[in-house]
Amino acid sequence: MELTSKNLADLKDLGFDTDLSNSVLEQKYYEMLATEEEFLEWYASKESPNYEKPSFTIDNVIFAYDRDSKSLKSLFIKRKAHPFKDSLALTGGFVEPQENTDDTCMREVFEETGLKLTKDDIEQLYTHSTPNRDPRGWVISTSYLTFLPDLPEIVAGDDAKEVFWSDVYKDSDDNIHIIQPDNSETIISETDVRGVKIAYDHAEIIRIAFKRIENKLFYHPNILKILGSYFTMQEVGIVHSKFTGTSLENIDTSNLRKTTSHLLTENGERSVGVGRPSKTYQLNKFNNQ
Amino acid sequence: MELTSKNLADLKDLGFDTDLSNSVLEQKYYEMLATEEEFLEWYASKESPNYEKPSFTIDNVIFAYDRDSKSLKSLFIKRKAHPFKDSLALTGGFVEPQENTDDTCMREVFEETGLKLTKDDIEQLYTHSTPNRDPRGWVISTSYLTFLPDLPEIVAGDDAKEVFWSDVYKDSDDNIHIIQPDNSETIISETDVRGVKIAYDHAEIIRIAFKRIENKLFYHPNILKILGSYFTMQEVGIVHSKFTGTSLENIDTSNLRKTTSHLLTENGERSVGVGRPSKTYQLNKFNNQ
DNA sequence: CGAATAGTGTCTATCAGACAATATAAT
DNA sequence: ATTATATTGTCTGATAGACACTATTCG
Repeated sequence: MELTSKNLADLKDLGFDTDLSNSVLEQKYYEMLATEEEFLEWYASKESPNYEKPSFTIDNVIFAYDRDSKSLKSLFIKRKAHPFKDSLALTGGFVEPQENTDDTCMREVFEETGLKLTKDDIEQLYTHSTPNRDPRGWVISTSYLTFLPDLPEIVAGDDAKEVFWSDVYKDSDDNIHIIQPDNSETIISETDVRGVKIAYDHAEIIRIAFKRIENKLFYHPNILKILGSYFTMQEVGIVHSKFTGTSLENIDTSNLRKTTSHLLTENGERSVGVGRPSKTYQLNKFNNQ
Repeated sequence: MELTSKNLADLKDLGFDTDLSNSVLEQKYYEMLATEEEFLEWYASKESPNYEKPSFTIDNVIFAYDRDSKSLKSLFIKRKAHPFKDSLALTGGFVEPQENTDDTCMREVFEETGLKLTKDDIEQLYTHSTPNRDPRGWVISTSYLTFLPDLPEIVAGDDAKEVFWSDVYKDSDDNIHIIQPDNSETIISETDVRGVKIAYDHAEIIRIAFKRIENKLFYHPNILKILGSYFTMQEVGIVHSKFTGTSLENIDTSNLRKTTSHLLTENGERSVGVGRPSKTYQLNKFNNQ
């Protein structure tokens, strides 16, 4: 657009030398004298300089509980294509325009498992931006924790990946174990990763996930969502043991009841087999974050 | 490249119909039969499809402590250009390629204040990706908490913004107050923002920042870094009062000493004026995150 | 010495952890 | 009845919070 002499005078009042190039003066006019609507219209119309931008993805640490085997499960893929061919990886995907990362997380879970989640079932974990974390280029990723209230069957994905539930737990030496359906194992320690390789920085993400969940066990134990709407105190203990590395025998259910009672509400009982039936509980609502 | 007949046979073994287009077969060859090095070389050579990508920035909630006025300070800019002309905003900037967000955060602090920080002085807060959080387009931002051990003078920035320290605190009704040097005020409550307008979603970021710091006061009180290497128990109390909304008179220094002693180490004493001199403390090292 | 400020000590109610006792159900 | 499992109760040591007391410095 052509600046009027009044525009130029106004710009001079603001301290801009009218010797400046036309494009600079035009920018200043729209930034500082025009209305916000006019500015945005002008901004959209000009071709924007092409700064390099990152690809943006989410990585999802999905937890579920298998009542039959009393085990904690996490969803993994085995990569069948480069990069990181034959490595274990977390599920995830690209964030699309007009979508926030929460939406991306829930969409990806739906695509893998067919489950429609709410924001209460997911939790942002961390944003990973180490250069070269993806050998293909600049990719920044926000990781998520997802708590599924069941152990769903997985909807078959495309042929470049194989999706499956793996057993996961922390042992008493703070090593995180991941055991795939074929019994091959990965062990993540403080310093290294042994066994089946893990793609990208996903071992680090898993480590952060375990730490975060452990920190929130007595505070905002969203992890208990994996136990569904009716769970027993024993099951709470099992989940605790998976994240603290304490063996189940060393967890005193009597004390656990005292320390978690303010987070739970009794809602029935369930006969577990031999012995006195368990009371069941549900997780209280609390403000997330 | 031209696939050899051996390549085609190998692809057929993997279950790919050799009727597929040449480009698909080439991709499958590099993804699944070539080495990872060959794959990456091929990947870099082909022109990548131009998915839309977001701009990626960091927003920085910078805290400092002013010993003279015993007040908590936070760094703000007043925007002099659209969008959000005349609104208050957090400092921040674009993440550059070959830089992780921690580096961006520290670089931006250096540019504003001349201070070179370490990773111990900063903490990732949250990643904000609501569509249209920036009216100019798709911008995702990771927010940071930064704890400055002094109240530095601000290095003059460019003319589109004015940078200054503002008083900040939470009151007993959980409203966050931001008081600019000209005494104009912004009040962020659970439900709305009153007073001087705040740009983008920065009010939300500030709210999350206060909540996070309050949650970590008795656990990982990185916020105490703003008190430097020698601080008194009174000063710990002042910082607590700013984030909990408890008035200073209602904080029992005797009890505060008990509840924070495991986080601090005594390192000297300081005469504060009339009265018995204060012991001074420093913050213990602990594993971040 | 008195006022101001800061540190130390004491009492109590609460609670986490260890462990013992009781309740319920299957065989 | 015996065994397995779960819940309830008791004892104790630790500690957060309320409050009183002692210590140090200034004028």
